[in-house]
Amino acid sequence: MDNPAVSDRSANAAPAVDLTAPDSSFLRTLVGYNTRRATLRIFEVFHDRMRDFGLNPVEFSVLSLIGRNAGITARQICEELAMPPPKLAKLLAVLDRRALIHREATQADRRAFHLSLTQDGHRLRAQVEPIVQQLEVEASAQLTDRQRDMVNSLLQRIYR
Amino acid sequence: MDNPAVSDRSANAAPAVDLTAPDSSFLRTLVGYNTRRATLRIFEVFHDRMRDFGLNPVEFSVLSLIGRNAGITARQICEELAMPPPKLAKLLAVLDRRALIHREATQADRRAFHLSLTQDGHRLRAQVEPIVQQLEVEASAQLTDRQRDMVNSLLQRIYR
DNA sequence: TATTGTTATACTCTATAACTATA
DNA sequence: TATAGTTATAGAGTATAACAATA
Repeated sequence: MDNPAVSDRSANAAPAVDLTAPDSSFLRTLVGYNTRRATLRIFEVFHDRMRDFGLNPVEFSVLSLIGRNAGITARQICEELAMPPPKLAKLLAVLDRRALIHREATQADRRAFHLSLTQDGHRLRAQVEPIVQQLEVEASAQLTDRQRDMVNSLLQRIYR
Repeated sequence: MDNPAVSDRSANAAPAVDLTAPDSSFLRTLVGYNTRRATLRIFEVFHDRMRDFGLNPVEFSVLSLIGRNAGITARQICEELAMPPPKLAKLLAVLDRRALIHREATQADRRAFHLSLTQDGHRLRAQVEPIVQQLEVEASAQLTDRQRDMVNSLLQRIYR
């Protein structure tokens, strides 16, 4: 009751136009609501900074994952990123058309292939990873490094 | 080097098929990656439990927000939920067609209208809010209540 | 001239099923 | 019979611009 906004509100019971912000406190108790809102905000910055590189968040993830796991297979990527195979197939086709990845037949299983980055792929990855790290820190500037670590490890408990 | 998995790996330098999980440690340092993965997981459960009620997460948010803020206008919802007006217009049309919301002309501004829930709307909201709360807790069962609160307040610093 | 809300349109993203080729 | 990967298709979600009505 000490909140001046609340006092003003009750002193002026029926304003013609409600200028007070609506109460979203219930929604804010929901983890899914907060993760969604935070994702939207971060991806907004991501799209802005990545425009020149033509990578969306998922493409970036796959590029980075292949770069750090040379020889990985499509199936491994799908499992690690919880991505349906058809979605990855299209995405790999895009990266392939841009000559960022290379597919090498496996001797053990002729259905599968090992994925790695081309020189262009490595160059692009080396260029964008620091930018993404930077943009992430900026987008979550209200968090200390420790708090960011905390959020990350807590969220990981939800999806695995 | 004490990790047995790592030792096995280096003792067997070129396995025909790589059974070890790929290294996604870099991606996991990115807040956007973790919020996205957590959202996907929670929404998966959401869709499953809400199937019978025919509400997606955004529709649920709007239903709940109107229910707790009778008389709210479309513009207020868009601002509070960072939602573009055309998206809300379509969504309100859906809720209207299901007779869950009611629009009342405002005397102050004949362009705008006050939104509230119908009896059916209130009934549905009373029914689904506890289910969503429950499903949220289940989906984040690896978190204590304090940790869930912590995640929520930390994430809110990102999007506002 | 700016604002509230709607309509129209196109585009991206995603999920599903059906397919091939191998195992 | 099951698995790796692809293709095809449709559906959901989202962004943009243009619009009408009112301020």
